[in-house]
Amino acid sequence: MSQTPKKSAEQPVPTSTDVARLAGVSRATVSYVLNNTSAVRISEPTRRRVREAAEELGYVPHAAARSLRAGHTRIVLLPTAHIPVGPLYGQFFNELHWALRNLDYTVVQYGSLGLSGDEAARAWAELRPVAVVSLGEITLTARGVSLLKRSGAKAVITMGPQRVEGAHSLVMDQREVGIAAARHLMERGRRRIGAVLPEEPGLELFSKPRLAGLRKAVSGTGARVEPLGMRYDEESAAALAARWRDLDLDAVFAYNDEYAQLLMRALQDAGVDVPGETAVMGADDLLMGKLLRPSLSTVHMELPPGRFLADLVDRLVAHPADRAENHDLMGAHAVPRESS
Amino acid sequence: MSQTPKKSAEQPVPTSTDVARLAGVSRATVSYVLNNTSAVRISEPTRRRVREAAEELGYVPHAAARSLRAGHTRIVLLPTAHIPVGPLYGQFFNELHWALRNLDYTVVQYGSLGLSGDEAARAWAELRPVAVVSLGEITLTARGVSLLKRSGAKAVITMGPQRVEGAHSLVMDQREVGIAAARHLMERGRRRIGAVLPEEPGLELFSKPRLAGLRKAVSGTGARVEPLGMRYDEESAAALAARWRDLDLDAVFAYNDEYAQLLMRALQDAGVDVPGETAVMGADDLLMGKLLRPSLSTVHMELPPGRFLADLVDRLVAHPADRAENHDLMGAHAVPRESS
DNA sequence: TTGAAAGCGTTACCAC
DNA sequence: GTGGTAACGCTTTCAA
Repeated sequence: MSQTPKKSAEQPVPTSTDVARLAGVSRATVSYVLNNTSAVRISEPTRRRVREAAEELGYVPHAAARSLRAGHTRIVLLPTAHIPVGPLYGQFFNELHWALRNLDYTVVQYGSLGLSGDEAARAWAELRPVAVVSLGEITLTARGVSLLKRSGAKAVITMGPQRVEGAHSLVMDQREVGIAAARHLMERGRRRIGAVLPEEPGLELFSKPRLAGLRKAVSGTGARVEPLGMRYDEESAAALAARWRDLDLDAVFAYNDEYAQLLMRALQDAGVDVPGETAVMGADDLLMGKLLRPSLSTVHMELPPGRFLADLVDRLVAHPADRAENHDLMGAHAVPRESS
Repeated sequence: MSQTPKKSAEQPVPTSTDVARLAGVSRATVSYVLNNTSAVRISEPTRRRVREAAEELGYVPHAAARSLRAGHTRIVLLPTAHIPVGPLYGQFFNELHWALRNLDYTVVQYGSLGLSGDEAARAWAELRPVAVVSLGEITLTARGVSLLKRSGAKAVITMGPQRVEGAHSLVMDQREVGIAAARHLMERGRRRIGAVLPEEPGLELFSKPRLAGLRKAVSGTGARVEPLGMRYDEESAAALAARWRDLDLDAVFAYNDEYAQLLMRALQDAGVDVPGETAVMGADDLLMGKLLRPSLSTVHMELPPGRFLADLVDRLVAHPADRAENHDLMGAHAVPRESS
């Protein structure tokens, strides 16, 4: 067997030097032309030669080299342990992504699996992002924020259940969801409230505060809250429904509308009357909930428009705040429908 | 008013030079210690001094500088006009993201709004990704692929309705979905099939081939297909349902399960019997569909596990293929339930 | 109008 | 064992 000859000769990536050589000018001139530097006048014939050479070679500037020289990037880092699957967050993410792109930022979604807190912050800092928008799946500490800022981040924004020192925190307390749900159910006279906790990993950051909210709202009222594990599949829902009567509950808050729909169906199939025997309540106010019979009571939660967040990033990048501000931005309110 | 004094003195980001100075060693030594370079023996006291200095300064290596020096990145670029909102793709994205992270790649989601084809490819190439996985929202051309490869991409993978020359194409022909739906409906004796087309922008890449599949399957059978615009909201669905009898249809393929659910409810509310008068069929096989009454017939579509795609990327990066392979990887089959 | 050269932060080769 | 030095690709100041 003959050796395979080096196929594509591992052709090197064309650089501005190559363009300069082909166009018969210096690298500086190439840079001027390609960046339309206004401070310098270059003759039209030269411009054309440079552009043609770049085109011919398929030259594309090297972002890393550029930002190394510039001393800063336009990277906005969005850490995501996982993209929350719900349509609510999906939409929010899309909006934010789009809005940042429109402001000419490069959005980097950095999956930080397994990394916790400060480790993650270190990993992010390597990219020298000009801003970090953490959606609360990773718990950022004051140390982490400080590390990021020292490595050049002008804006560190957190959206999560608690403020983080040094960061611009948008406090979105998921407990409010639980509180709104519990209040609504109690107003309807329910006193024995089940709380569905998803058994899928990664949802605790939402489910636990929601449970805490329930507990807080019922404390001292004599009502009680009963945590109930459930997976998002029919078997798990059916198993829970099968032992429903033993649980002796007259209401259930099902974490979100999707779990609520699943459980409500399982309850109905098991002969439990909704809402007569048990009230069911979801959260997130998905369109779906209106379509069910009985229609699903839920908790509506206002997320800021992605556009708002993108503008905030842009403002902070332009004028890094002396002191981080904090906003509480979650209004959660019950949306009563037929299931409760 | 007095001028605000320079607050934080714009403290510069610490570099390996700073670490070296503080530890009293050379930059080379710092690099050796921090990267655990095995080819070189460094005394334990020196190592400790270096590490402590790095810790104290909050030093974090600069990824851009590193990759500039290394001549390559570990960036896998995922172009996304928008993240498709459906849970199907959401899950796929998450899996892929996670799997790539596990293989030590940096995942960059690059939103390419407005940019079309080659422009987008150019923008992506600036980041010098080692691989690009395009999910078919942006139409990549042979030129674009070539540009990416010339700028160092070892793997260019497309998942979409058609092969792309030079790229490793996973052909996922959405027409199969329409074909499976039409066949199923015709087997059930339906001949006058409505086809819901979402009016939301950005879904054409899926909806049009699905429609084309319907048309292909009915051609020559005497059955007919009627395109119907609809938005994903109750008003739009109600409006469509209100003129349903005028349309004289005995079946409808509703683009996906979410639109199907919405339309089915509207039809029921308008007094149209499902499936007696009109059969309803969705696509994507969401859990939701099983919970509805009548349960929703759908088209199940196999997406490759994110893990599979990540491994493919890794393999191609290690051994760039001489010739791009193409796979057809979509099996779509009808899942009959009560609504048809 | 164009070119030479310095410097961004890193790593790897080669002396000491 | 450790340290100097060159090089990665780019922009920009300064000089011609």
